[in-house]
Amino acid sequence: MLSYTEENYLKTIYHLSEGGQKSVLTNEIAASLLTKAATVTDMIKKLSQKEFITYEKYYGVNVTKKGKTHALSIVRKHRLWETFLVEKLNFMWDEVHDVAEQLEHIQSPLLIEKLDEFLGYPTADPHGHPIPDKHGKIKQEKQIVLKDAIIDKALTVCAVRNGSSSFLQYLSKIGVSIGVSLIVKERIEFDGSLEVSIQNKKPQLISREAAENILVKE
Amino acid sequence: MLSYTEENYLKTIYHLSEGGQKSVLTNEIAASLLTKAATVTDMIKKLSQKEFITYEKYYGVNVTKKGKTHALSIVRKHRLWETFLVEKLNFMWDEVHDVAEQLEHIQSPLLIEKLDEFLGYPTADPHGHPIPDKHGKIKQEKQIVLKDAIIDKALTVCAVRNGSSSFLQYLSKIGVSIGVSLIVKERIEFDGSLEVSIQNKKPQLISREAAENILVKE
DNA sequence: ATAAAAGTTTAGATTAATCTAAAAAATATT
DNA sequence: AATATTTTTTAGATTAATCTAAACTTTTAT
Repeated sequence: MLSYTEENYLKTIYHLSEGGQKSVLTNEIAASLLTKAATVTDMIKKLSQKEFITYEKYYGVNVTKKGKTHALSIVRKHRLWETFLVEKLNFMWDEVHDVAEQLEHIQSPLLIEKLDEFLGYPTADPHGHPIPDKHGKIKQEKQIVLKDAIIDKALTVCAVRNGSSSFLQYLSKIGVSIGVSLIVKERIEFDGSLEVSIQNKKPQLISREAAENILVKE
Repeated sequence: MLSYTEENYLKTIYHLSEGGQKSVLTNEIAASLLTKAATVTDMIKKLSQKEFITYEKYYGVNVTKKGKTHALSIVRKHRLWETFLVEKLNFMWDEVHDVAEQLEHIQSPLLIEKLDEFLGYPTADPHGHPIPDKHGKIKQEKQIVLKDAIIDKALTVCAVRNGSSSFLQYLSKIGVSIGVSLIVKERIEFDGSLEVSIQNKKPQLISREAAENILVKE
């Protein structure tokens, strides 16, 4: 059984290790959790002692099979709760993160089973992130970063990379949400911004920064 | 802001102080929380320092106005979550307590507002206990302990005093749940057990012990 | 009314999570 | 390659929550 704090460390390490296969460094974890490197060193000793991660002094951390399983169950809970908050309680998609951070630590397998059923076994949360099933399996569809999308091709928004309120509110303002159709009309060489038609309306400019945080499928 | 642990102490002290107007004693709190008197002493010093309770050495504890307000908000959360679990997620009424003990500590006034709305502003939880409104107001109907009920009078079950699984499962078995109609047909002097007709069916015996834990209204 | 019993508090430790400052190791620079 | 810089770890403290054992109050019983 992991404490609330240990779960937060494990989840953070798991997210930092996603994608890349390099070890996760002490300072990256400290930065993510807004804590100090010394604290992180203590915690990773504890987590490696419990075999959720492996740890080589000065070289960083890797998540074990056991650790990944546990991390995925936390991610599953987080995303199911976010879905509940938006679909059932009418939260805005930028209001759910902090509450889900708390709810993800509730210990009750039965609760999660029943919540999943109540929500109709969703496969993605309100930000388009995949929800692992109860065995930890993720149904991942091929996603393209909007920045790299081909010109004049019909696209559908399937996820956002950044869950910050300011970004999500900006997206809402320009009419971008999960499932919306986009067509990139032009790429501005100078600053990497894009002219994009949203739901077939007249094209508008989206900055490179924003386009790096929007994921689409064909 | 109270910690998870402080909230549990405050809630327990509040419940122990309900009904009686006597001070709550250290050992009662320790027994309720399955902890030691020395630990309780430390904690009540902290809570009285924060003015949620008043405390006179060796004579026990009383909940302040501020403490009552906070305790009621925890009780409100607990009972709203229990209602959610039973009404929306199809939990059995004997399965909800432990999960609600965790959920009651989630910090988000918006969440509770929205949950309350989603549930249709319920005034009682699945065990018949009143749910304080957002101002801490409790809609209390006059309740009678079944043991003391008048013979041959039509009654409706409105609450149970004891939330243990074993008791709730027993009640389910004999067909007693909130809202069910009862008529006490006879009181056995010897052991205080009652002959009760449940939903107008043929009377059956209910022990004094059980009858002390069932609340009814006329 | 005094002694015994029961209940409560204090003192001193322990564990988890955190911090700062100093030491050690790895990486980058000249 | 030697030195400087950055990163990480270790050492030593601190706070919250808990415990046991000893000391102190209050209550009960003789």
